[in-house]
Amino acid sequence: MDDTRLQILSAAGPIFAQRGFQAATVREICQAAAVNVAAVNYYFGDKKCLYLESVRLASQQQVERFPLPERPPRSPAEVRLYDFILTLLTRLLDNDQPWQTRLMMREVLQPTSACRDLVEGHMRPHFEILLQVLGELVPADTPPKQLRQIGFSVVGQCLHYRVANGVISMLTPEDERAGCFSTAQLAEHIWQFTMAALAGHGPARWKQPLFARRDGEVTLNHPSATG
Amino acid sequence: MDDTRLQILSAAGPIFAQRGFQAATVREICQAAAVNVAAVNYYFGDKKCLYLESVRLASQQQVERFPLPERPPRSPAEVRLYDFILTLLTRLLDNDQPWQTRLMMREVLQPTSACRDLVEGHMRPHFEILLQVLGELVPADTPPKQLRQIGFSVVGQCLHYRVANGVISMLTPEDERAGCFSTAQLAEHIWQFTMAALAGHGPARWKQPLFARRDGEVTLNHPSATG
DNA sequence: ACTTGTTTTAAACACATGTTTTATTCGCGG
DNA sequence: CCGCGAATAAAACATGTGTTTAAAACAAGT
Repeated sequence: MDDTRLQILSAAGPIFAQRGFQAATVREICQAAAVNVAAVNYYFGDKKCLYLESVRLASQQQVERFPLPERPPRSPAEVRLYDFILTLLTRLLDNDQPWQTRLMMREVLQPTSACRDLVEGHMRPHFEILLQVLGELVPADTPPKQLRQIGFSVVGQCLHYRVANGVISMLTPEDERAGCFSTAQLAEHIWQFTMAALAGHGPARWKQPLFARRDGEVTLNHPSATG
Repeated sequence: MDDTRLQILSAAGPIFAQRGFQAATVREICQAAAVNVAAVNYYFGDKKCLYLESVRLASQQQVERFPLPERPPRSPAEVRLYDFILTLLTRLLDNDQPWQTRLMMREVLQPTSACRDLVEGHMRPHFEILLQVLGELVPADTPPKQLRQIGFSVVGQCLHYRVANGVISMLTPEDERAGCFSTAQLAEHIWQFTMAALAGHGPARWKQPLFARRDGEVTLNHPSATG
């Protein structure tokens, strides 16, 4: 049957996500899938091939389940930025389907052969959308390199709540983390932080470095420090 | 001798950092340290104990090697924020001693029993310093919860360049990444981005949410969107 | 009912792992 | 030089791993 193939694939995802490729054992996967140990090699040929399929499936399922909301054309960039942040955070932090993101995060932190496809098919398209939105929120002459760094600042803020989830929990007093922050509230904060960074000082103001290094010592070079 | 003990410890760090606890093998460590396989159990009792020692050493060596620079008291918070960002980025990205950070990052992403000590002895003290600096850069009535989130935004931006190092490289055109960004330039960007976020709009302005959710649809609630 | 090709099963295989055991070597005070 | 305890070495051990094999069960066409 083709049924067992899907059963293996469904069981493999969460286990690979939690334990990692090395630590996850074929026997454990097969036991969770209630199939024989040899089924993995029969249907996928290899443990590695099963892993590649799992990563592919994770990326696919995640986008299906939490698509970027459709907006009427010419809707304000602010709104689209909020959409992006909220969607990314939802994908990262939704507790129902955590394994897809976990698996992808593993590839981010320690890329394997599955990473190239993941970047080209998933990360890059999404990042391009973000850059396009950000491009409408900064002066037209902002160099692409700086725009990309702003994009990394946005993504970095979002990913942190998944990457450092455990540490963040330990650093936050128990009474202040209801369910380890709510996704909407986090999106609100990151959106406001980013909008303020873009609007308060425009990147046009950022051109000359604010610090100068002399004799190994850093000296301040900024108007607000001279007052 | 006590020499072989140090030899094992020196060899174990990089291997644990690169391969992870599970995938790293005692035999590989001993081969790198040029000692017998039994030496690990003789000196450390256990593979796990050796791992705990390695994490401890990583945290210690990292702080020793890249200490937060001393500043005269009452030096401006802007400067101390820059110090913090640059020091953190240097620790994260310095190519000479990458394994200490790598090992600690593993504990962040997937905490083991070593994580609790790491947070209390390393992350929390550093985070408190950051919060104190940020506290001087925001209105006095900023709630601690929001201050913490700003802190996470700063740390998140920095960590991203280590966590997503591989993906960032793939997303950056080859001619624009000289050595995958320079640490000083990254610090400059993150500092400016953060300062702009804090100064442009003050967090005082952030109090009421800018989006309202009605019928599952998100509507904009922000002055700049009504124009 | 028989055959044929596919799927499933249990057992076995070959190898790598952490750990333990046992023997050997080394340093050194007597 | 001897003898003793610590340090090292080599081998063995028990277990767990991915994979293969060979037999059994199954489904379907004739």
